[in-house]
Amino acid sequence: MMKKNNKKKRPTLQDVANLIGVTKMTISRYLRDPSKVSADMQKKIAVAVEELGYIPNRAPELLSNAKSHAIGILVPSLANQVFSQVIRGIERVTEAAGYQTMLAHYGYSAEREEERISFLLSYHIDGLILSESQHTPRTLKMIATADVPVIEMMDTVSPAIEQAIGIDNFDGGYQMVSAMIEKGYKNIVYLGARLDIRTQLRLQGYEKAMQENGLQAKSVMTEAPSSFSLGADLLQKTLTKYPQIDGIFCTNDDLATGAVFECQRQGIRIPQDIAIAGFHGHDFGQSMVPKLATVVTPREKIGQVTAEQLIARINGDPLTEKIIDLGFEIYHGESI
Amino acid sequence: MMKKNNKKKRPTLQDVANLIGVTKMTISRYLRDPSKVSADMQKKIAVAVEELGYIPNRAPELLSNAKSHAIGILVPSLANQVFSQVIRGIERVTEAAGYQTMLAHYGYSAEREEERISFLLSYHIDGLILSESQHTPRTLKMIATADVPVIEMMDTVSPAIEQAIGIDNFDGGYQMVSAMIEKGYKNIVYLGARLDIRTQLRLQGYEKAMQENGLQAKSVMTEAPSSFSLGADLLQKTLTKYPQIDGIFCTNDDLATGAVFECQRQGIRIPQDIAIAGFHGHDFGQSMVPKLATVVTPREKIGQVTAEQLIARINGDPLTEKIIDLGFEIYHGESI
DNA sequence: CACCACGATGTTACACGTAACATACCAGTA
DNA sequence: TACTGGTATGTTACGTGTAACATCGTGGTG
Repeated sequence: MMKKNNKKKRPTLQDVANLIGVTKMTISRYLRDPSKVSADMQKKIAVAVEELGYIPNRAPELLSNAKSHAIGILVPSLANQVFSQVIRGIERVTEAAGYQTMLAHYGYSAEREEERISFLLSYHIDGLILSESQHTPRTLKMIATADVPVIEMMDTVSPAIEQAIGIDNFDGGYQMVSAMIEKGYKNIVYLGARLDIRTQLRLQGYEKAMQENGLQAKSVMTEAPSSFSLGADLLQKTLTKYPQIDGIFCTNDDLATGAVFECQRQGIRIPQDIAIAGFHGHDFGQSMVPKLATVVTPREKIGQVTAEQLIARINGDPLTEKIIDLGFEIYHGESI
Repeated sequence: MMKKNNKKKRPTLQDVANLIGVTKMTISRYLRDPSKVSADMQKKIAVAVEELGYIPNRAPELLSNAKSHAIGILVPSLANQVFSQVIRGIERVTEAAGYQTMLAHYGYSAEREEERISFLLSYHIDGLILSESQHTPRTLKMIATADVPVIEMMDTVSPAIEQAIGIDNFDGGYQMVSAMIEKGYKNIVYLGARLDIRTQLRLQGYEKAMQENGLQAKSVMTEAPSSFSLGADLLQKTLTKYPQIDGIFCTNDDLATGAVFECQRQGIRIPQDIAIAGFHGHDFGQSMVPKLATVVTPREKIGQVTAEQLIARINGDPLTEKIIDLGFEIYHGESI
């Protein structure tokens, strides 16, 4: 008989209940809080659950509009170390608070972001953490009707739907380039990739610092995603286009590191011939020789504060701080 | 009246239907395949859906044992580049096939893995991709009762629940160390971190190569998670413990790169004084000076093949190849 | 001994999209 | 005209855990 779809149904609460001779309500109580049933019953149920290999089923409780104790996290890319650190910060908090996380990424595309948000919301998550500040109209509409707290993390400059937590990317670029200029570098080029909003803000900060000092802003940019080898490529391009530069400011540590490697390969001394600075303060930049100058950002802290705020708002606390700026540090290292 | 939980309910299919004056079944049809309703109706529904900001609700279809068109991916760590590349390979396939992915990580802990698997299964995913080969008894029981295809990726050596796709980590270690020995290095030390199963298999491969050549195996290991700075630390420890080494084989590129940096800081020449090799073939190792010798693994391919196999099995295809070995390449670079 | 309080378990109703079947209507054809 | 086939929409029943309320029994107290 049974063709290939002989899917034996999963055991339900009723199956567990039948095995013991009680109602499923008793099993439900046990699973949510074992102390709600008698000691005898606890043992019996534990055995039955184990024996049947009962797997919880979220569907029914999602139907009733109860809280799901799950939150959604949407990051643009998993390949970017920045986000894995932010996620660690988030999960340290959510885990302690008994929340599950549903993680998704969208490759910097607003359309895919929309699709992912729809997917996450369709599971009745209690809150949503985004990392971008540009969304499609439908995304905004869905977020509004979902009536779920939303926080955008990473940047505090661009306008937020409800609440933004992160750093001032514009000022980060400005401060780092100002520090380079103060050290005497004049011919500084900006290297950018993956032209997302944060990259653009850092570029603007760079431009402001150059202008203030009467220096000419120059940039070499691509829409390709960042990588170490891309940093090397971009340095080559830069040297061709602007042979007499004395410094480069990269939108992130990956590009900067790749540029450093390429200098080493070409026998260009850092920082004597060219100064190089990055953004974020990743482990590899600090291990490298020379240590990479960088804008050190509090990635894990951003995640932590974001999760704390989100859970507070899920619990009904009012939204008090629309923007939380967690600051950054300029690290000079050995490369500028 | 309404206290803080004035949650206005989300619009349901019924709400959309009421707005137009049809039954929700018509809306349901439209959402699954617009061509199933008349052209007139399509326009009206599109407007109504947009106006209400309708968000799909997965709960009811999860209740009926229909396929969810979602698969779960469980990786030990997001910080590890390896897995973000594997995930990219998976999603290229799942996206094309119309499957959504639910991503989770568990920090190399079997208990957290169990918890995450329970979470994923509770959403009625159609298939499950794991990356580890050691599981708790309850994990195995749940997988069995869930009756969902499972694939373990990354390693082909350790025993699989149903199907394993990846590379032979033992042989990877063996081949790389053999290559180093062939080049004349004799005093090779193994550097390991995060002692998961793959790290251990590579160690065993290393040991076999050393033994076969009458050389003594030595290792410096820690349970701490891999990082660039840890590579530097371990190199220092190694030099203290074994001053006259002429080569090190690291369990991954991160450690190897950190070790290279530390050598540069100490003025140790690579490979003249010490040869260094890693594992995986990451971008940064290939950009670095010197280019890092490494075991190049087909991460994206592993993800791709895994997803293809999983979807085939979800569609009822029989499991034919219990183990799929996708091979690796020994890359000599400039560091050995 | 009667009654209360409380702990333990049972009963009922509900959430919402979809498969399967039913109906209504229309054009086309013998 | 009667009948066929097909399209568009409606009707019904279903899946499963939980909140809210109901019931039962027991030990303690006046």
